[in-house]
Amino acid sequence: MATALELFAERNFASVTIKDIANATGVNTALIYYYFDNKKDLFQRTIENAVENAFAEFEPIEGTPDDPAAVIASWLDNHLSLYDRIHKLVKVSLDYKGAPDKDPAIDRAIEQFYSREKQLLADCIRAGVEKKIFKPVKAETIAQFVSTYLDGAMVRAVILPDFNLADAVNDLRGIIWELLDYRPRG
Amino acid sequence: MATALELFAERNFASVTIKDIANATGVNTALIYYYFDNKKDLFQRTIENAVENAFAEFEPIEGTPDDPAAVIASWLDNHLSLYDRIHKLVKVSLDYKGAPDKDPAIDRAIEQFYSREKQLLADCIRAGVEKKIFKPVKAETIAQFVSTYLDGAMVRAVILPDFNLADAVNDLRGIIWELLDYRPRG
Amino acid sequence: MATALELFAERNFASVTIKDIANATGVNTALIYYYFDNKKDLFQRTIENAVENAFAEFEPIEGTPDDPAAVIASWLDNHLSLYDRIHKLVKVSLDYKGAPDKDPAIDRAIEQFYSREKQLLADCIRAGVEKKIFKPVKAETIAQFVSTYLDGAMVRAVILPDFNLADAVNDLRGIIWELLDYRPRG
Amino acid sequence: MATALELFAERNFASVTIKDIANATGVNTALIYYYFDNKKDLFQRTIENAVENAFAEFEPIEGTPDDPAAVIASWLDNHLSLYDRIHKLVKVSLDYKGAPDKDPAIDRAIEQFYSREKQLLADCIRAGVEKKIFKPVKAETIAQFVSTYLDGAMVRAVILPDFNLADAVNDLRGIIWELLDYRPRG
DNA sequence: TATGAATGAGGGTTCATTCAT
DNA sequence: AATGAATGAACCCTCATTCAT
Repeated sequence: MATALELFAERNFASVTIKDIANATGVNTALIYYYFDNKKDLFQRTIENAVENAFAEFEPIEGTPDDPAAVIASWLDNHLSLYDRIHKLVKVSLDYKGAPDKDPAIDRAIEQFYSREKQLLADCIRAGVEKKIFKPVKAETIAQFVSTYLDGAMVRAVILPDFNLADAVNDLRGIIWELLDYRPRG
Repeated sequence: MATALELFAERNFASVTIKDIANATGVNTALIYYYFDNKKDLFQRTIENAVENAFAEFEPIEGTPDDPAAVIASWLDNHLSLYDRIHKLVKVSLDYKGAPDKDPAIDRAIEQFYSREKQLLADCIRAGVEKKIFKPVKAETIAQFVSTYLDGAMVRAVILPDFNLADAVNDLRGIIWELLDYRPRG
Repeated sequence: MATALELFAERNFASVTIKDIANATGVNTALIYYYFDNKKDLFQRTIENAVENAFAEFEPIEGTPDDPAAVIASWLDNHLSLYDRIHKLVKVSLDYKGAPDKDPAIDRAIEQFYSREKQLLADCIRAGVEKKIFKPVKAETIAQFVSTYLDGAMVRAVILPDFNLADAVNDLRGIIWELLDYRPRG
Repeated sequence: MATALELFAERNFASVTIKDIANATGVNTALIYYYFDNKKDLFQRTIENAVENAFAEFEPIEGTPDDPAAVIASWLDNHLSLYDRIHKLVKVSLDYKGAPDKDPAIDRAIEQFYSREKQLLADCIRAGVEKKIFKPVKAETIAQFVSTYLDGAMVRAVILPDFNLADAVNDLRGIIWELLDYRPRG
């Protein structure tokens, strides 16, 4: 499924053949049908698996934090390294949404991923506001805003060869601090 | 090409068949090959065409504006209506970038589209800063930020059924004004 | 039809498209259907035309000749120059014979071409025998033999790049004289 | 490949469809692509295979013979039975030479077939000359002549329905003996 | 007489999927 | 659990042919 995710994200459901996946994993084409019902089953289970894995990445930084600014900062830093994983999920989700027939379970998984990402941020912001580290803001709105921007950055990183993801995240950091009226380190 | 853009954006290059396009246009499959060399030619010319059309949308608001805040506001308002057109371009570009062999002309067209969009915003911001309507900021950075966010919003609108584009743009507007220290209408 | 013969001989009926012929003649595809019923009609009329033209080539040397050896010699010499024309006829005939449905008129034309070619040679040989220039031989057999060999030479010229048609015809000349016990020039 | 050779020789590369071959072999169309890259690959490998098979036919009579006249005689007799095999090779080669893009390996195979056929005959003739069975002649020239004539006979057998291959070979035999000044049996 | 546009049928090829082993 | 071989459906594309002008 890791190989499948790789390929489905790089190209898309229709362009990736079962043979591609079989070759990339070094097994026989028919064997894939031993483990998966059909191509769509493989695709859907691959998405579900990717969502689960992404969740695992969230866990360590979830919950109400002691130092919200630090959590947000590290979350952004992480984003650079998580980029690869999440970006694939975004691309595959986008592809999935274009498919004719969908599976409610998958829809739910994707939505949960996004809502959990937002929650994580919102919790941080709320905590910071309560601790008076940040100025009072609508936590949900900013969380949603940040999360949406990051999706945009992922898209750009694919579309524009010159796009610098690190810069994009740095810009975001600065803007977040400004919106929260937070002055890091001093 | 309009129909093709529609379909290519909704699904993707590999999933859309020439027959789909022919049926949607009400013409014979073979006729498409009378006007286009092959499927990829149709795809590429469709992208180029979409970029051109998007450019046409930019023209009326280009140049140094008298009332930069108004131009930005209307640009954002327009984005809701332009959404359909631009969103398709983004999706198709994303798909195109996954294809194995690319055409430099297309690459250039896409990049130009993005750089022109950014220029438009940057010019407005700079003008506002000069007129002391906005506080002094790095125009390029904010322009890039806004433009990236809008791509994220487009992706979300596709992936998340509950995503409200109008809200997302409104949030953006508020944040832009805050970043520029601009208080609309009084 | 000249262009068509050219193309049909070089490639074959199935490989040559109406468009190829139209392009080569500089006219519109549809116009060909103004003059010919369909592709096969064009093909068949092209063969008939080629046979007629080949006949025209025969006429000047037909009839009982005064100097049979000279006629044979010049006929062989001519063959080098006639080669192009006749070779095309042979190739097209070969192709025609592989086609599923044939036209008796064409079959007759091709057979007549071959029988007339043979007749021409046989007449010469017979005349030479009567004039005691050649030793008594079965004229028909040798004529047929020569004519068959020339077809072989044509095939070879196509198949083997090193094949030298002039040499092949020279060899033939020598062998004919030997078979007829004729010693040219002295 | 045997079936393919059959069909390609009867009609030609362009006229024979993969479906024709699949039907004639009783297998599914797609299966052919399991064993061959594409139609041209099948065609080329069919030619190579035919050349190899033809070579196998040569072997038993190759080398310097004890009774050259007998070998030539049996070679000619064989030609009647070999006709089918070799005639197909000739027809397919002719077709191949009209194709736009060729494979050097195939070109070589065809040339080798012809040169080996000629060598076989030349060796026989040379041996006969040395043994004083034949009168001194240019072995190469006569070998080439005979081989070329046989190609002509094959073409005729296709083009002219009345053409009698056995007669053509008999005529050839007589002429060879005459050229070699050899009087068989007594 | 001449053309651009349009169509239906068919051919090469790919691919998800299955079967036998 | 694993594989090679086999298949049907579908897709891209070409081409002979026709239609409107």
